[in-house]
Amino acid sequence: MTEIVLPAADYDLAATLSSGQAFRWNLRGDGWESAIGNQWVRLQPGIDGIHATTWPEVREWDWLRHYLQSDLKLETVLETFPKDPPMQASVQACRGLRLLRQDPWECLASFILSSTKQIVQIRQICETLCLRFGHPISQSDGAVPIHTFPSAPAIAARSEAELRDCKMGFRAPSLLHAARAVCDGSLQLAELGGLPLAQARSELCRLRGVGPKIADCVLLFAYGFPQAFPVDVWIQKAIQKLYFKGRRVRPDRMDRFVRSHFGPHSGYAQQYLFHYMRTLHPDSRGTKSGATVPTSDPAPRLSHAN
DNA sequence: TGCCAGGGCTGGG
DNA sequence: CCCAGCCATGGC
Repeated sequence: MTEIVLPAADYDLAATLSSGQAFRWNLRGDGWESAIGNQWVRLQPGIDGIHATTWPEVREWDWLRHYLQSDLKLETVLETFPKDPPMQASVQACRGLRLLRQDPWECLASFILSSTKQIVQIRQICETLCLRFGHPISQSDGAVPIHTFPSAPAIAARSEAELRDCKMGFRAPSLLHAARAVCDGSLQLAELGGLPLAQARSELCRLRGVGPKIADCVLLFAYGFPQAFPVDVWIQKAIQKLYFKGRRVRPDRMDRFVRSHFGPHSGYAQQYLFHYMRTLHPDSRGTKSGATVPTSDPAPRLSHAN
């Protein structure tokens, strides 16, 4: 076991680890536990920063700083957000929410499994997958065994039936296909980060079961493309409600709007909106009423093209 | 119970 | 371009 304190101001660990970008963090007592790569990790919020414990022992901590992005000055991101009522309310409610920098394969696999699933269910599927096809990490005195996330080769070696048996349903062939693509080199995850956003996106979209939404989740949560902007049903409804007076917005126009409105860190803004709406209205999906959410009143004018 | 979930694909206007 | 139907599964 090794322990360290990572200096981190403006870091809301609970919001970050439970905001639907990673699915394997569990709250135990006053700390969060999971596996990062082959390391068992426990994180606790503290006055002086994030208290981290890992097993087995490690000598350096760059991998964890990178995962948590704890050196990022949050203010430099927040100050680029549009100064409209919805974003101000989101920042006021969620300040300290961060974007992680996850392993690309785990992130890709997890979000392939995410389609039309609730977050609790995605967590369940991932847990089963890790339990069956990952390998256990035995923290020295731990009561609860944590398993690594199965590698692409480990998944590729399984049958579709074995994957379906993890309750992932029609997503099983997509996961298998992605694992094979990574193994045979037809998808080079290590190269995506060096590509322009649009090109990286189209690389991911070549996979079956991966469209623009899932691709952007991976590009944002694993590669840190600042303008990857996943539009799921929550964001769709939130933006319609907050910026378009509740009127339907078609995909094409939605795309133009988010690209032009949210600035150079639109992906971060997206996560703030997502978490704000989801924590504020945990069960009022799509209902038109209630909602004391500040809106940006005049529907945004997009007079000039592009 | 029926509706819906951090979607995407296919086949039809 | 748009839309409806479909794909499994389980929470609420």
